[in-house]
Amino acid sequence: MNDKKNKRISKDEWLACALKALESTGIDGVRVDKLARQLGVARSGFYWHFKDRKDLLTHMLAYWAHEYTEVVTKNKVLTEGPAIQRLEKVMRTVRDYELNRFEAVIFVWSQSDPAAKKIFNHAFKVRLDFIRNIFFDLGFKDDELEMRTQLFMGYLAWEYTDFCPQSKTKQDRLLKLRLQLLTKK
Amino acid sequence: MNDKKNKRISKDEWLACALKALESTGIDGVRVDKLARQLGVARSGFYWHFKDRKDLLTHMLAYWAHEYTEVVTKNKVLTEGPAIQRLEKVMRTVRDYELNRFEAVIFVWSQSDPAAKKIFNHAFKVRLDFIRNIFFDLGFKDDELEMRTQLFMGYLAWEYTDFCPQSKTKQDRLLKLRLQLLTKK
DNA sequence: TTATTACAGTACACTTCTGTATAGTGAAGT
DNA sequence: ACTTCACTATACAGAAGTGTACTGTAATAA
Repeated sequence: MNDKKNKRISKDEWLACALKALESTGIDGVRVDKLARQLGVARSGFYWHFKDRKDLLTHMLAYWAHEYTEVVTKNKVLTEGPAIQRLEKVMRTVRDYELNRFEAVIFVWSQSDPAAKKIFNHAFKVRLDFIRNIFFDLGFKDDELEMRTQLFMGYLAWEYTDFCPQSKTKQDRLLKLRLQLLTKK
Repeated sequence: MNDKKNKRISKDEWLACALKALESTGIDGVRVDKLARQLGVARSGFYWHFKDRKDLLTHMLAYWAHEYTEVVTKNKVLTEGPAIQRLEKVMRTVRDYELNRFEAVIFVWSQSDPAAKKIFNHAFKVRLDFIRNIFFDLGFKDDELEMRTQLFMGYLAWEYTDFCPQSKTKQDRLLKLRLQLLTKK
């Protein structure tokens, strides 16, 4: 059952397992011994890859911050072309790649960990600026620009919680409608 | 300094302290011995009021679920009058009473605790229905009704994170603009 | 073939937190 | 004055998690 013989766990596997735990149980569910049990090995290997638990947390934060910029900046569609298409693409990309699946847990985490807070705030600011630029290109200014940016970001951040489960096709229709409303003059 | 003599802590004080801890550190930061230290007493009194830690968590959940319905259903302005005024009042009430300050922590908590999940999902459904009714009264139907309800709820839930700190007067202008956009035909 | 790398296991000491037991105390009611 | 109430403190046993030390081993490189 457990394939006890000579199982070897790489650093990335430890990290991936930790991220999974983060997503489903929050930062306090990320425990070295629990990860080890899930992976079916003893904890000793963990300390080969990471100095201590805190070191793992740092890596998780780095992964999260990087994943976002990676996907967003490497996607030409998100930085070129008509603003309205960029906005739609952002909505779809975030949903397809589940880029916001760590949003709530990392926010909560950041409430009690200054290191997490710093990374989280910075990432959020980058995203906010990114979105604001799109709305700017759409011709919005001042308060109107700010309001649309915040409404969009707020919704996007919360959407992943899947607070309204619905079919793919309906999700699609709603996304289109949302896009229309948010860009309506 | 610590007023060591005969400090007495009521059940409500334990609960209030726990809720404060929940808000700032998440559910795993809510520890009996930490609360006791904060209150300046030993833990023993805690077990006089609560059977165990789980019992406390149940009470916290109940408090949260009740707080919302209390404030919302007792406020006539939120259930009577023109729909657009009700919507604005909801926005202001949530902000003024910080009704969403537990949103993220309880969501994360609910990911790993079925009891929390049940309460959270139910409360969210009630709120969703409440808001949907307002948008219905504003004349929206079908997909349009759903989209506006979800956009509103999503934004509202995330707003408390204060992701864009700004002055009261600006907040007010943005709120008005948001109201306009969300109710625009 | 041997040495090194990249892990794995087991064992131990320590910290944090939980729940229970037992005994004490100031205030309030009778 | 006495009892009861609503707590309090202290002490203990145990669980869960952390980090360290030491030893073992399969695969790869030389």
